[in-house]
Amino acid sequence: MSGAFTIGKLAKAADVPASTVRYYERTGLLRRPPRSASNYRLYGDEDVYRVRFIRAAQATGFTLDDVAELLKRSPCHRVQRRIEERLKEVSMRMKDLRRVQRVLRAALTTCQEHEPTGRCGVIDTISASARSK
Amino acid sequence: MSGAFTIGKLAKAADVPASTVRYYERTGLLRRPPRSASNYRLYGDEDVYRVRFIRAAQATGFTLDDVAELLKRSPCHRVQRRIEERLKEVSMRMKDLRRVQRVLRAALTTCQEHEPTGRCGVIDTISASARSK
DNA sequence: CGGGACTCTGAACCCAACTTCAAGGTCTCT
DNA sequence: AGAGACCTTGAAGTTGGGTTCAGAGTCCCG
Repeated sequence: MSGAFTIGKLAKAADVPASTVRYYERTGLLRRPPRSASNYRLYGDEDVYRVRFIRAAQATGFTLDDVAELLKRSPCHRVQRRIEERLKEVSMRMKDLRRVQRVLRAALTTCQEHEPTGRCGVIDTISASARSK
Repeated sequence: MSGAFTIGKLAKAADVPASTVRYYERTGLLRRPPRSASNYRLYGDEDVYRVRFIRAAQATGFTLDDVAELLKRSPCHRVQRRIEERLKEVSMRMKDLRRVQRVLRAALTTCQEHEPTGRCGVIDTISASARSK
């Protein structure tokens, strides 16, 4: 794809709703594109890449504010710092999730053991996890 | 601790703001406690446990709606199903995070390699991750 | 030339889970 | 008795990342 296309095409190419594209423009994440004679926004390929980058960065856990900073093409060392921060957050979050997994598996076991008694022991298992956080 | 205490004490004991306790009451997660002569809420130990359970379950990724269902002491098999769902979500989320970790590490490497050139290659690395999701 | 699909705008709305506010009443300490 | 910390209420505000709406204009296909 090349040349100029309208918002719907961009939206489809980048796999986001058109409303989101307008939203990105409102918040300064996307440039205000040139307009056709009838005032339709006209985009080019680089806009597709940019929207895709935004989504990819988001999927990597950056907020839109972070993305804005990355897109400013900040000095490499600043970008690097942001990435390192994110890596730290990611490993913290993974640690959390492993803990959660432990708690849930324990709860499931309790649940199965108590099944014959009819009284679910899960609430106690999860409560108990509050302290051993 | 035992006997009746006011909302501030409950809040401190369960380590949440008092406003949150009121909020939980509003949304039916907490019973409406008896009141003192001056219309202060009066709580007991079981309320502390309940609030702690709510927080622990939340920390385990359940929404307040989920918590409400767990607290209804639903039949064990229903609770079990909820837990299994959460476990599935947790492992999906961990998978995501591992992918994110790979992308970020790659980005960091790119960043370091490009450092001498002054031109940050990170944006391309992250963009490239959009397709290999 | 008609009708369905597309686009435009600003403003309002959505979600969860809270927090804050205003304007008052109460309790405790000195 | 006065000050400061606590409690009460309903309503409104917050956050991030959008979506929806109403009313109007435009474009493409047969």
